Amino acid sequence: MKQIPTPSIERLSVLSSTLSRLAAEGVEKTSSADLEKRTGFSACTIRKDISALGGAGTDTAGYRSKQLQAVIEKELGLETPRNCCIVGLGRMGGSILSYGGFADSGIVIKAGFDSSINVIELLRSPVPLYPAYEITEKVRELGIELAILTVPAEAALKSAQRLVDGGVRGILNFAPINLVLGSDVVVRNLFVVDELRVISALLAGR
Amino acid sequence: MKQIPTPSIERLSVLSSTLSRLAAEGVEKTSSADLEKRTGFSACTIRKDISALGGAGTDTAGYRSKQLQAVIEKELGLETPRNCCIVGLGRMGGSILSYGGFADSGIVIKAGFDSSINVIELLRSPVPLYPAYEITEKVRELGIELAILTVPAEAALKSAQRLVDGGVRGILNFAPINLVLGSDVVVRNLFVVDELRVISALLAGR
DNA sequence: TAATGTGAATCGTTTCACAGCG
DNA sequence: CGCTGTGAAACGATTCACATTA
Repeated sequence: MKQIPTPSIERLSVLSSTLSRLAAEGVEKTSSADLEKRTGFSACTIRKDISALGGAGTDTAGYRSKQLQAVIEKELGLETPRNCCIVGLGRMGGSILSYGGFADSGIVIKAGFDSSINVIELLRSPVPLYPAYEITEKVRELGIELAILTVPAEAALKSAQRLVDGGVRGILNFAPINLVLGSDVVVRNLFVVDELRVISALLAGR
Repeated sequence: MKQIPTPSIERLSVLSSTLSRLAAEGVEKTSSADLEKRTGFSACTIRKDISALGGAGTDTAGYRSKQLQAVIEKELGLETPRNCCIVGLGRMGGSILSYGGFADSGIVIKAGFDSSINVIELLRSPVPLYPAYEITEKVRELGIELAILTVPAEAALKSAQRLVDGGVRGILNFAPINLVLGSDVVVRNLFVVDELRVISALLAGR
């Protein structure tokens, strides 16, 4: 398989979500120009991204939303669902746990973990919850490949290590600390404060 | 002022947070190699970023953490605090509202907004809460420049418009929809599901 | 010696411009 | 004719390699 560059993958992922919404609204056809308006990516870049997937099935009057979405998901390997867990069930973790937006996303939340037995027993959850010391075991048992880390900074590295030991290969990290793990683990950081500071700096630079 | 490229700003923002943590731990000196270990950015890129700030004060035995942090914050315009608000006080918004990590960040949470009067009256909050229809007015009154959007997708565009009308110039958007606003407004999207899908795609491409 | 700072080269992405095709 | 797909050009960022400095 040809390697798709990361920025392209990021855009295609957004495009796929956009197309999914379009399809839900009954919009059957779209074009690179239309998608530019909706996503902010330039039409040119969009065409490049799509064509890089290797002849994305299209006709000459634009793209058919549903079909294009299918092609993107196939090429990005998003067709096969991946199991995911949430580590750290404070307010942030809890809010993601009860979030309804995972339907049809290819991401399946399978379990939650927290170091507090209290939390595990009291929290209402659509999926089973386990104590943190069982992370490695349960992750392996349930075939979980992805994790969302919403623990305090001090606990992040240890939790991450347990996850990786259990076979997790991708982590979405909210804890404000850069996880230094093996290069075979994909980590993406969502630091809310840092993001705000980036916006602030962008504003300062006009 | 020389324009600092966006990727560089993103890294510098992370570096600044890292340095702040180092300073708190009492580590007074560091180096590009040390920062590489801590952040994952290459030492070379780190030096380039720092030197691009225009002769960042250093001596030949590395950087002094505190001083380097000060230089970065100054150059990124992070010294003057910016006022921020949170729109949408569901679980996600609420968790950010009660998050303690904004201290010394240069980001000051000034207000919260929600369309439900119930939420506004019942939620315990360290800052005043207002109904959504007062967004434009209050934002202007309080001199708020930044906003965190944690409303449902349907409400996102309307909320964003109200914010911009009140003078907000930067938005951190959690609602899974691409906000198309004027080009003078900086928008950064944090789509949790999309991020997981990106990780999934990166894993699929080995 | 051990570190930064920086021109030069490399690498990768985005944009341009147009051929091709229904 | 409108829109995609794509080679080529332009741009921007990262890495390299080394001069420099205490």
